[in-house]
Amino acid sequence: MSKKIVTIKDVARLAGTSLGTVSNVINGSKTVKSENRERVIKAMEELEYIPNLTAQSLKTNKSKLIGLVLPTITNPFYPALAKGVEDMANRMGYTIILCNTDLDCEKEARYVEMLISNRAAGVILVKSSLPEESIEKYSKKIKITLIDSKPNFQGNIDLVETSNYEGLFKAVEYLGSLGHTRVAYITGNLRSKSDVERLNGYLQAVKNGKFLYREDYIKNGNFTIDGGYKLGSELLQMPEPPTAICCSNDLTAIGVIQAAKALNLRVPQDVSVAGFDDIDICKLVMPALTSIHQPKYDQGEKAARVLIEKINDENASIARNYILNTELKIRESTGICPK
Amino acid sequence: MSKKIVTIKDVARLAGTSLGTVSNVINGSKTVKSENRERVIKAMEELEYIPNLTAQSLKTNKSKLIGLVLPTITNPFYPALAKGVEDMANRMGYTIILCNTDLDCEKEARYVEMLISNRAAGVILVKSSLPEESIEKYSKKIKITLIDSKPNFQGNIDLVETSNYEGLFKAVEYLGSLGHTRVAYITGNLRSKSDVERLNGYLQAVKNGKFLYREDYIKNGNFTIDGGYKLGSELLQMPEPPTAICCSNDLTAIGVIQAAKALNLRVPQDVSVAGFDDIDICKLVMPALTSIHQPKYDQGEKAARVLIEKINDENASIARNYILNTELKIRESTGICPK
DNA sequence: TTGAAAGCGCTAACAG
DNA sequence: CTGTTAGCGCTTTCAA
Repeated sequence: MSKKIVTIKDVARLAGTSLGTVSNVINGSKTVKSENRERVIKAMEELEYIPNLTAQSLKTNKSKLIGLVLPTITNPFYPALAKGVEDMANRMGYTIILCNTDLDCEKEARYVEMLISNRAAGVILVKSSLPEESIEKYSKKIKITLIDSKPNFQGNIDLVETSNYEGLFKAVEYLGSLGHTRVAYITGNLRSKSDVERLNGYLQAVKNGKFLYREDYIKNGNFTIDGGYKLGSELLQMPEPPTAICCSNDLTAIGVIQAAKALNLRVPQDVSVAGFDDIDICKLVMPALTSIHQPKYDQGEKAARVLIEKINDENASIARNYILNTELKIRESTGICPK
Repeated sequence: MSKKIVTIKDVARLAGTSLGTVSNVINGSKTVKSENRERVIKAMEELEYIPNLTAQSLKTNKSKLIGLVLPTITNPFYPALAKGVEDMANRMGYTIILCNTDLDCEKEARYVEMLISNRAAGVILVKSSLPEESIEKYSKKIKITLIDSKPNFQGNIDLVETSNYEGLFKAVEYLGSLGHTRVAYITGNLRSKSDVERLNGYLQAVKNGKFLYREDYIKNGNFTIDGGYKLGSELLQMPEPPTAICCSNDLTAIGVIQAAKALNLRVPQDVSVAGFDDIDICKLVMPALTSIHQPKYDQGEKAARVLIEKINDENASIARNYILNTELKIRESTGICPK
């Protein structure tokens, strides 16, 4: 199959120089006499030389690979994030290894170890389900940046997140401004920091304002359409149903809208529904979904930049938190409170 | 930062054996006395040894990395495909490097060279925009599997595709069975084989059956919602507009539906619309979109399996074509021909 | 069954 | 400014 592999040695021979000189040309390091540089470059082209990063990496113990570990790329939230990571990494000379954990903790651990094995320079963990100790442990072997961590995560690790609390707070306030007082909330996965903060944003807004606070207006969902459908049905069939339902993500909200339709309720005339994330689908469903926009692409870009800067800066040690802003996108699924 | 790196040497020292023995334990090769095996394993655990695949790869000139090169992961068609690739690769012991080309031919070339540089074992090119010669050239250095190639691609390279021709043929026939005779078609990108075949399927069906064939019922789109909106508007405002519009993908179809709405036409009462791909969004838009289902996940799985089998089988040389079936999913956007 | 040793392709001293 | 050389961590002969 693959024919003779061209190495730096072949290039040196053809160019009539030593290995060292070729290496220097490749790395741009040292000053090489321009005449020699030319000849080396010519030789490389002639031989179609492709450097062996594997050898380079073995020697330098560095690489230009970074891992991106996320729950599953088929969740419509992640492609934009992944693209942000990839674009920034690419711009900074890095390539990404994509790993779907399916929220399986052991699979995630295996992936991180594989990344260490491959001497990846760093890894971005999105909604990691690894125990805190594991993350600490791995961080000794590979640079880590987290996107959305666990509630109360204390590790000394860079973290990129969004203003989840404010996002939900603003959404509830907006519903209040439309006259709603009975606003329900469906959570997603309270083992993630972002979801806890969304819930806190809801609670704070409801308790602060002139809303009716009822425990049974809060349901525990699972970030899926089916979950939204089921819990939406329950909420809407209560004796005193809410007039507005906030959801922890857009898929849940879509499920709620479907439930409302199934119950012959109109959105937003009979009930208002709001989502979170602002995935592309929001604009395409009917009615178009009011949602709290998360800068998914930006998050990916930011995480990649933070990680690579850490990789390049040997003596950076203190970890930082970066919080990106959310923004309420008002569309057709929310309206004036009925009656 | 990263503390002392544990190598096979450290393990050997602790276990009181030689390097070779440790290596043999790791690879499961040779027969190692079980007593020594135990001690090596114990030492590896104690030291938290993580193998250096970089060194392994340098030595063996093999790796467990495969590249996945696709237009852009943010196109809703690709995440499912990528997941299929990843799952199968993972099952077979491989990891994937994700590369978005943004349909930029040079970027694609750079990525493929990077993959060769990293000694990836193989690469899956999805809708490659590389010239045929380049693909041939690269295939000397790295195993390649194509998903959806160029029209008339002749290279001796494994190819995974779907029955695009039959897909569109069946869709048009179905519209015929609903009484439609004026069926339009909007293409996507005729530089890809799949798109050409879809068009051919349309042409054949129209010319075969009792349809009205008109050149101006065929528009050249670009696989986007905006493109669909624009061309849909044009078609629907013709003096003799079509009563049904087939689209080369779902996004285009969604654009057409939006155009119909903007013109106060009802779908499907006034005009039927069908898409291609059957992305998740189809079920969520209103009306739910009739579409030709492509087995995206299966395509990814298949391509990964074919590639890895080629990697493992040294003397496999003849290339094969694998064609996966499409299936018409009838939903709400198509109906009886008006009047 | 094991140990010793060569070397994969490259970088980074170091001496010239 | 250039050539020589010693490894990076691992696999894989080859002897023992």
